[in-house]
Amino acid sequence: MVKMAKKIEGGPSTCHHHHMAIQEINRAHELMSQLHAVLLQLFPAQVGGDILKEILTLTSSALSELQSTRCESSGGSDDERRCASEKRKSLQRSDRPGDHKRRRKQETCSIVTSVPYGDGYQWRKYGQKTINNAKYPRSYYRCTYREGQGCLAKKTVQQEDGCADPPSFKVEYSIQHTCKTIDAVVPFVIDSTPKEASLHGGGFSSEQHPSLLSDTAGNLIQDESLWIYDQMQEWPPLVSEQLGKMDMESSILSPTGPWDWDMLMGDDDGW
DNA sequence: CAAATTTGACCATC
DNA sequence: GATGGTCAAATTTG
Repeated sequence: MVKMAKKIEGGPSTCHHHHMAIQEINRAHELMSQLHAVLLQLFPAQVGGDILKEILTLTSSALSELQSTRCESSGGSDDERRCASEKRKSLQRSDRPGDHKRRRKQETCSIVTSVPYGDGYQWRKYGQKTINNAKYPRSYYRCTYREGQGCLAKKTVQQEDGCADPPSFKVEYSIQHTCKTIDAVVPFVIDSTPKEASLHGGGFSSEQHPSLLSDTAGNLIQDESLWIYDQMQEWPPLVSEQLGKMDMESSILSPTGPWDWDMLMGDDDGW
């Protein structure tokens, strides 16, 4: 996998390939995490768990590798460029006198994912807005532990206009978590219909299902046949126990999934 | 009944 | 004035 990542460097339209590789590996990582969780549920003795763990480690390495080798011509992927641009804007604005404290633009970083839920934190929705020229509204979430632990982490989730099959969501994080509570959230959906129990890694129907709801963690659920085990207490006891014992290095429990926050925010100026 | 979500109002910025 | 982010009362959910 790492070899593949290195091979992608260089050549024509390198950046495009680079970006595509990151997206695809990230997707593979997501799916692998889901598979890992399902295996744990079916085989608590962790049959094949080590193999999957190794694969997850390798995909993480590949992602790290790709992230560290940015495109020279254009300065990285779209997301990276967006982050850099937003950082610049943020810095410019922060110098201006008279900026209202509450409104000062925070450093943000956005990712596009088909799985906007399951980033490992507990979120509480505090607003929703229809955005100009956007088909879908933007939802605003802040950390559940804002009061208890003073964690000011926030995120917004908005389904992208373009591809509805599968839908992609732009998740924009602002302010890093300071809370210490990380609940194990496994980003997968189980089809409860007995005939074809299947996994959906965020692959919803072609149109956003009318019964798609958002739950307490900012997760999307379907109220009939699809369920997301989004909170520990909703897991079958056995699985909860297994998850509690799981290697925390496994990105399945990583706050930002396979994306490391530092990677997302870049490494030049810290917070 | 407590906690979470919804939604219209409010406010800052552009 | 338009737009986007947040507040907070009302409502829903577990």
